Amino acid sequence: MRSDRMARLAGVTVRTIRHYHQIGLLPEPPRSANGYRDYSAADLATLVRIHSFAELGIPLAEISRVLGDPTATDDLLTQIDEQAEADIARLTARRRDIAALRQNGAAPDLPASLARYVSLMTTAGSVSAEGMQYEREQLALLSRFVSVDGWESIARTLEDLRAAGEHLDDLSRRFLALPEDAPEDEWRAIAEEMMILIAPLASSEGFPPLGDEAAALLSQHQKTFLNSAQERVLARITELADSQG
Amino acid sequence: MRSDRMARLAGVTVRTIRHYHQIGLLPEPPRSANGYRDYSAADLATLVRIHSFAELGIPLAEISRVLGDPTATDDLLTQIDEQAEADIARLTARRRDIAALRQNGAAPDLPASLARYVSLMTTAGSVSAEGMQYEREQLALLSRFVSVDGWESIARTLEDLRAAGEHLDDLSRRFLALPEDAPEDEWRAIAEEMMILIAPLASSEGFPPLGDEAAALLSQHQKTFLNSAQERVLARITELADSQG
DNA sequence: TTGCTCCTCACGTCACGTGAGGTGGC
DNA sequence: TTGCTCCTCACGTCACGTGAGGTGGC
Repeated sequence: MRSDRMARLAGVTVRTIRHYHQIGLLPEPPRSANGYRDYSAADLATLVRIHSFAELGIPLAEISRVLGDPTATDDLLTQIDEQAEADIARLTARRRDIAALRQNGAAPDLPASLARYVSLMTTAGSVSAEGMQYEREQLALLSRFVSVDGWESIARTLEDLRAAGEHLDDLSRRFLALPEDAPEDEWRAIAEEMMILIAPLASSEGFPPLGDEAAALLSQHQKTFLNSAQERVLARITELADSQG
Repeated sequence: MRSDRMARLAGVTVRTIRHYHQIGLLPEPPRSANGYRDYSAADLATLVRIHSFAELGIPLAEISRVLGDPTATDDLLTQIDEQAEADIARLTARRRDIAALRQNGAAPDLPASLARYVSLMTTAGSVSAEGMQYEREQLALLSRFVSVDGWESIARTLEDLRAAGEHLDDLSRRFLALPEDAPEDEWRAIAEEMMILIAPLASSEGFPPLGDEAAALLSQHQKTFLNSAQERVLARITELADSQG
């Protein structure tokens, strides 16, 4: 019989058959006068057996070996089963992550395990594109430096502050929108209002301390995004914190 | 910072970073005097975000687009979720098949859905290597031509015959071991004993009829494996069946 | 003469892993 | 001088899919 009938009967494509010829898995059959391959029923049987092995996930490179002794597949099957188990676990976690991201309306550029906290830590309302980019990158860095427990305690504190009527988002927006040439009394006011919010955070037991490496990187990152007025705000906060410390 | 620190902080390999450079996903950072790449904290943040996207299964080719707008991933996530669901189903079926094969001690060159029947349809006891190969290939062909229901009814009939004390395996072994030059009374005897077993099978309602194509292929396959004495047995059975039909 | 089927290269897939071979800093 | 770290090619992975370009049978 010719290629396409053989392929149809075995449930594979013609290209698959030729691939098996190329790698020496299925022997080349004789050719008829016009050069077409002429397969026998035994060839079909071999192809069907190869296909069964392949469907189970046995690598083609192993199949030539086990065609002769199909019972010698125990180790292979164990390995494939373990791999399948691991893949299923990974894919299941992925589906869980996607569901968590959707439920929290979070974007997938942060680990889904933190999806619950992202909206709490993002400034609500109109923020410039650069401001949003800045917050995203800060959160991305924090996601590598702060444990899930740490996020939990930060989020709790922020929720408490919001419940206490603090105007967090308003303050953030004012900070992010602070122009380079803002007058001194404007940026000073922002620094002091921020300090009032940060003080209880910094003294809280649950607040996660950052390692030196993380702190340095976050600070370096801030400097690339913030203008001189915003940097002065942060410097002023450090000053105030040191004098209170 | 240099490549390996960046890789460590982001949880990827150095090669991964360079791959992202190659495909233009992560911009090349400036080089320090010795030619080493010198990354900023912003680069790290971008890499972390890329890694989060990639972990979710978003193709690298799409990530450059969604880095700017991470919320525009809904269609992608839907697609990935569906793919994950399908993959999980496939892998789960694979694990089920492996378990079924093991429980029935069946070899994986036949579909696992038929694992229960294979031992019933294989000749027990000592059979030559060629005989076993022949049976394997016949079963492989049958697996494509007979539905699961068909296998079920064949298996039931064979079980009934065995329960009735028929010496199926003994007869099969004698047939498979029949030498080319077997005397007439020997192969005639085998043909008649087989006919006694086949008669009720052929008349049974549940016995699956093979299409012309399937029957022709199975018969062609038999001829490539059987010697002249064995072929005479089959021819004699056809004769007897026709005269009874 | 026109489709249709078969054929043989040979590149593309996807996200990197893995050497090969070379160079700068302690 | 000897490791160690960084660098740039460039091939390999896995099982085919997908054209490109050509030929024989109705």
